[in-house]
Amino acid sequence: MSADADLAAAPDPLDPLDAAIVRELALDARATYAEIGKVVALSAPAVKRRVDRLLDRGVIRGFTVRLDPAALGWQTEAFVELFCHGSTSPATMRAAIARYPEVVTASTVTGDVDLVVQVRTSDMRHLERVVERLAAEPFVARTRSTVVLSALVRRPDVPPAPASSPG
Amino acid sequence: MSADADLAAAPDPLDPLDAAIVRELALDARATYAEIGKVVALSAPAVKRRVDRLLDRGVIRGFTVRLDPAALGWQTEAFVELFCHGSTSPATMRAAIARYPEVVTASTVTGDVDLVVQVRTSDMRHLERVVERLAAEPFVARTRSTVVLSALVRRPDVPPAPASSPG
DNA sequence: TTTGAAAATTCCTGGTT
DNA sequence: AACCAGGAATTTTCAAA
Repeated sequence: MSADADLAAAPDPLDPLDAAIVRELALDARATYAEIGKVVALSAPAVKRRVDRLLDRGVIRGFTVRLDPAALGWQTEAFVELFCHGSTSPATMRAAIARYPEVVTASTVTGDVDLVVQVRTSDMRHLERVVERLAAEPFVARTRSTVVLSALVRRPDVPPAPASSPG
Repeated sequence: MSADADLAAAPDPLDPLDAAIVRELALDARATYAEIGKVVALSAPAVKRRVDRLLDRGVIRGFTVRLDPAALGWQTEAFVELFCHGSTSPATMRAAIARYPEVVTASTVTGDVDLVVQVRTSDMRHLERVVERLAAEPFVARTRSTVVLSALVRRPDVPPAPASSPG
C-alpha cells in the first residue's frame, strides 16, 4: 500500500441503480418508493431496501426541505474572511462559529486568509452586526467582507458522482 | 411609500406553527404528517394543508436528500475567485458557469473580485483542470483559488427566520 | 444476495362537522 | 382545525432466481 493511499482514498463508485435512486430523491425526497421504482425499474420494496442501505452506509445523511431564503427574510448574503491569530485550533474556531445562526458554511482554507465564513442575514444592518461580532472573537485578528450581489448558481445538492474526465 | 421600500421589502414573518413545521421538515423531510403533527400539536391533515400552502407560496421549494460529498467521490473543495473583463453581463457569466457540474455556488460580489465560484471536485488534479477551464472562459481575466482544508460548519439549510436582534 | 409479490399496517387526503 | 372513511403507500414476510 502506498504512503498516500489514505489521503487519496477514493470511495467505491455508486451502483448505477443506487445513483439513479439518489438522483430521484435529490429531485423530490418525498417521492414514493413506487414512483422512484417506476423510473429505475425496480419494485417499491427493492427501492426501500436500497435507500435504507444508503442511509446505513452514510451515503444518504437524511432528507431535507429546499427553502427560499428570501421568502424567509434572509435577504443578504456575504463571504466574511477571517484572519486568525497563529495558534487557534479548528475545534476552537468551530465551537465559536457554530453559535451563529447566520453562518451557512465555515471552512479553514489555504492562503492568506485562515477562515472563510459564508453568512446569510436579514439585511445590511444585520450583516454589519454579525461581522462586528465575528471581528470581536478572541482568535480573530481582522476580517474582510465580500457582499453577494446576485446568486448566479445555487446548487447545494451533491451530484451522484464526479463527472468523468472533465475538461 | 419610501423610495427604497422595494429594495428593503421584508416578507411577512412565518407563522410560528409554519416555522415549526418547516423546522421538522428540515430535520427529516420524509417524516409523516402525523409525526410532524405530534411535535407541533396539530392533526395530520392540518399539517398537510399548511405544507401545501407553504409549497404554493414558494416558501418551500421542494424536498431533497442530504448526501455525503466524500462518500460520493467529491473529496476536494475550493473557492475560485474570478476577475472578469469590464462589461460581462451576469447572464453571460451564469450561462457559462452553470455548465460546470463541479460548481456548487456562483455569486457576483462587491470588491476587487467579480465572481466567487465554489467548486467541488474529486481531487486536486480535477480541481486544477476545472480552474484551468474557468480561467480560459473568454470573460475571465484571471483567477485566484483558495482550497478548503476542512469544513468547520456546513449548514446549507435555511433557518426558519432571522435571529431577532443578534449581538 | 437481491429481487418481486402479497399481507398487514400505517399513512394520506378528500369531505364533513 | 379536528374527525372520519376510502384509497394509497409503507413495511414486513416469504418464496424464487
